[in-house]
Amino acid sequence: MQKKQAATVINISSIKAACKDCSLRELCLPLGLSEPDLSALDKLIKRRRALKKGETLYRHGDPLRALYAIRSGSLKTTGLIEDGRAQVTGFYLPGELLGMDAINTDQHPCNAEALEISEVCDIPYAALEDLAQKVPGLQHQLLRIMSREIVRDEDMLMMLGRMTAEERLASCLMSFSRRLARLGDSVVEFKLSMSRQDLGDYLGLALETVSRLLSRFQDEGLVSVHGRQIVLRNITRLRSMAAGNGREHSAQA
Amino acid sequence: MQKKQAATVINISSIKAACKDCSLRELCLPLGLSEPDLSALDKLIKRRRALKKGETLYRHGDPLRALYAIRSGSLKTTGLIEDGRAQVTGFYLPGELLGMDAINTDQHPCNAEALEISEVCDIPYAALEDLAQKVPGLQHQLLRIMSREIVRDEDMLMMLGRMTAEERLASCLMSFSRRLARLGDSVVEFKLSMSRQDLGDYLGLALETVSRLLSRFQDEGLVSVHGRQIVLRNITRLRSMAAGNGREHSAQA
DNA sequence: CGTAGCTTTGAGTGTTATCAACTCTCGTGG
DNA sequence: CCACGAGAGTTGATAACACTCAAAGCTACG
Repeated sequence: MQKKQAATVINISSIKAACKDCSLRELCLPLGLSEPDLSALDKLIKRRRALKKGETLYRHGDPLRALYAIRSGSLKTTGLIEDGRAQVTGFYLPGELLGMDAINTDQHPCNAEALEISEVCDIPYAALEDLAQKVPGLQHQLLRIMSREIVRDEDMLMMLGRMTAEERLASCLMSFSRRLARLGDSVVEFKLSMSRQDLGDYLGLALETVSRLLSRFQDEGLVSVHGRQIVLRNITRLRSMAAGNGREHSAQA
Repeated sequence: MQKKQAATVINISSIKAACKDCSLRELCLPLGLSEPDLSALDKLIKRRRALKKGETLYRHGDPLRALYAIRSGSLKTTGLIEDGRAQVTGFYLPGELLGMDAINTDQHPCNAEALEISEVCDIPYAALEDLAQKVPGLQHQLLRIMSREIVRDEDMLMMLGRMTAEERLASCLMSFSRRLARLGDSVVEFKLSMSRQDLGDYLGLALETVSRLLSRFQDEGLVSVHGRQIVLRNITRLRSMAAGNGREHSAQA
């Protein structure tokens, strides 16, 4: 992408943007930190790591070294059952934090894989905990982010346990819309970075069901679908479905 | 239950057992704390609260005042969808901590209800965060417990998203067995404190399905069921089913 | 000991999975 | 530039697992 000059052959993994200059500052760990605290945090974030599509950030069983803040791109975390069944436990977008489930046992209990070219900031965990001990704002923010992860998982439990397939998909689309909006992107049009298989593994559905539902949503005027490009056409009704009103059958008045 | 004497009319909610005398110390927040840190923690735990069966500890929307450590009994947390569908997001046993999902927004996102007569310790959250700021061991333990909650939710996601009904039930029974074992109770025989409806709402199944599965497990010699009294008869096979080997159909070799 | 709630069991249905074939897209190399 | 191939996505037919509705049996508590 960039013009290459002789002197620019540098290791991309050593590139480092300061948190204070990062556009995601207000979504990420630094939220609420004062200037000096921020640069203390900055000092321990070792590097920015670039990931190719399909590359893994960590695998099940890897020791916890760091938490990861997403700068760009997107990742999925996946849990596996012996016979090959997979459950995607989360999709992660820029500004979101990854790896907190490893704190409990100091081992990652799932795999994390980039869905597209992505960049993550490496936040060494031991150092983070030490700093959080000294900086009240950081401890607070870390606890809040972990709590948010619990809430997100619980929302997902509701989805998987008690929602129909169409409610799940609507819920998922609205979730992307909401989270992209925080990044300043369009709320109504976006490109999915994951396959139908990944969506199915996230929603607890077969990939064919996801595909069929997207087609049906399109027929009903709820969305436009061109491969992974999505346009939300009837957000009101999608929101209603996502809230659990998907059982009154789409009597599109 | 107790003989009542004139002088014993005391407010049960003011009874307070010190953490250091608590049999659950090694399972709970105090794990790893030194003597002085322990008594600091003790000081902020205001009271022990008694709950009757069906009584709620907090409701969706209530402001976060405290986290709750279970001393005895059991509770469930429930999320609701508009039309009455319920998802039980967790069952909580003695030594376990409740309410961490409220830290994110300072409001409880679900209801917590006692499944039987129970006692909980009230841990005021603001004070806990302050103390964790001063006591590294406490911060560490709090982060670990929150991480464990994330892991537990993720395990549940796998269960709801990718396991069959029988795998889910086996998984649930093994989970109770494991957690009761930590309390020193029998690993093989226990009494469920929740109804079939609650189990169904937890497992993402209809209550009739839970009932039928328990009957079938009994027919197959996996368990003995007398109402809510459960005896695990073939833990090996139950464990195997819980791990996801429930699809090779019980060819009881 | 009666009643209300919980549990079991049965019959029939439906949503979603599975299996299968076909199409589309996109990147690669001839 | 176009042909090719592989992976991704769509669509159809069929089947299974779990749900719903229904009724009877059980338990426990007042």
